[in-house]
Amino acid sequence: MYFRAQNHSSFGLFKKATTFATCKIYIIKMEKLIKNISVDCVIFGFNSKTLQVLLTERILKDEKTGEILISDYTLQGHHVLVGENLDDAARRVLKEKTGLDNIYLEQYYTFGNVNRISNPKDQLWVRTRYPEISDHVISVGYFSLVNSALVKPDHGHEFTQWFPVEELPPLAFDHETIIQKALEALRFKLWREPIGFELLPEKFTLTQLQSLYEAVLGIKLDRRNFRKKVSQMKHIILMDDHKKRSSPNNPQNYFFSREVYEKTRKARLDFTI
Amino acid sequence: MYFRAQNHSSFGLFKKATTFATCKIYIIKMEKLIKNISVDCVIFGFNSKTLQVLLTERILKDEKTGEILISDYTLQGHHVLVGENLDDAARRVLKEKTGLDNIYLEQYYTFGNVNRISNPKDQLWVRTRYPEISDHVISVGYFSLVNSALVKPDHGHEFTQWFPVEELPPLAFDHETIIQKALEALRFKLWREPIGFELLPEKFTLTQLQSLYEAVLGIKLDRRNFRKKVSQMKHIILMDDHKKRSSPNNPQNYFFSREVYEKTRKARLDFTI
DNA sequence: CCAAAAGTGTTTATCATACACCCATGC
DNA sequence: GCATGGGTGTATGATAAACACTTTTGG
Repeated sequence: MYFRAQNHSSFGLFKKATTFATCKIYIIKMEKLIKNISVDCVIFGFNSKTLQVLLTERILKDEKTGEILISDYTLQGHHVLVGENLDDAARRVLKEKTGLDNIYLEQYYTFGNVNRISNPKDQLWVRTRYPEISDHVISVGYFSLVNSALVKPDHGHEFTQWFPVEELPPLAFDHETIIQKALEALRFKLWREPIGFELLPEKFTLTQLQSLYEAVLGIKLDRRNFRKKVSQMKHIILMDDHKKRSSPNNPQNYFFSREVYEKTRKARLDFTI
Repeated sequence: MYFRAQNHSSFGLFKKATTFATCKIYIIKMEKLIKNISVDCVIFGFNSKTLQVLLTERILKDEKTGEILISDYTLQGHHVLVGENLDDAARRVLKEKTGLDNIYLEQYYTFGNVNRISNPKDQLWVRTRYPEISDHVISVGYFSLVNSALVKPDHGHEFTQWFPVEELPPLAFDHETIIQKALEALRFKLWREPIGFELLPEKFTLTQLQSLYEAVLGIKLDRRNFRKKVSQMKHIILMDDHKKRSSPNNPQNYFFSREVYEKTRKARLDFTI
């Protein structure tokens, strides 16, 4: 159902190209991209309080007057390259925008309405920056979960930052829809599968874990019940940190074992008819 | 999360075209299709015993010798038309292949590997029948659930029939993968949401309903426990058929009310950490 | 008369839910 | 010394799981 975003791309040309100067990369991309298919990555992070999304500023000024024509934000996305697998395109975007390999990445929906880039601002942007792009672009949505401490928001040339999912700035194209749908997909999955760990450091405390579930699922949980539940899950394992005793500044650390999870998961037949 | 496949397409040109002669439709399609984007519909049906998929035969003979070069099956699919929304393309395919409007349809995954049509047989087929098609076709997968009694398998010109999902014939392209993934998506969803009714007639018996869950989810259920569970679900409603008494040949009919479901669904916080 | 399907209740075990107090630390 | 966050147990109610016999009908 999901895969790790490792950069073992089958697209040799691009890999080689990255060893050249930056302008060279740019030219290669422009020549080789598929005009009507793109990927958009909704990159989720968690700052111990709220769920966040990584967004990049989009600014367009009038060349003569300097008037600001567009000022909003976009997701991390790019057109698929000729000869590139869809998943590799998503991995490539992630690697470029966050510098990270091997992070949780999952395709969740494809956006293919005819009018998704027909807004006047978006038309202006596309015609100015990407004149060779098709009018009808299909975009394949991926969401990825990262430990946001690992992402330096200023990685690229563009101005990129985290926004709480509850307080999104104005967004380009249909990116608001894309984010909402990603959020639904993330929530739906988090109810059934242990993917929350992807948003946390390897070592985490139960308080962190509980906050994560509360923030992402939008629910309130009782601390004792949560901890009781965790203690039954064999795949959430107490680290032996050789600490004497837990205290507010010295809480106990846990880690998640997917191997144990796969082996011990129960099949309780609790379904909705 | 899903939508009904009604044919309120925003693609005026095609709608008008269907009123012309068949050859005309063909020409319009060939001229106006997007060469690298298609939709594939995995149409599931249920015959009171097994879950089935609707497949169409693909045959290619050598023009001179008559030798059979290809003989296998494909899903119902087609390229997206210029100016057509993705969802409308899926609805169009469904309408063409089953004659049905207003059936359950859900997009579940997009298949974009470079090599998905690179098998020699598939290359031969594509070059013979659709020479103008791109080498790298992205296909958006939809699954739909129909009451299979409503589908006359010979609807189109092609030879189309139902196959049990456990006994699939040889399949074209990556259609086996596409079906497996559709099955996963269907199962995953059936655990959490009441979509099984879409595979049954409006009136159904509890035995039919239970068989459906057993067949699709691949589990065995206790009849008494199942019926107890159903009796707690207010959205599964006994029909007042004015029958005296239920018996083996005269079982009681039920129907499903989505309205009641939406109003009475419980939010039990039962999640996996 | 018998095979095949419809219908029905009780007990047990598991799990979600609700709820309150003590402790260690940094400020 | 106090505010903050970490840690802990018990009682109740809901529901999943296990389990067997009777009835009706068509062949």
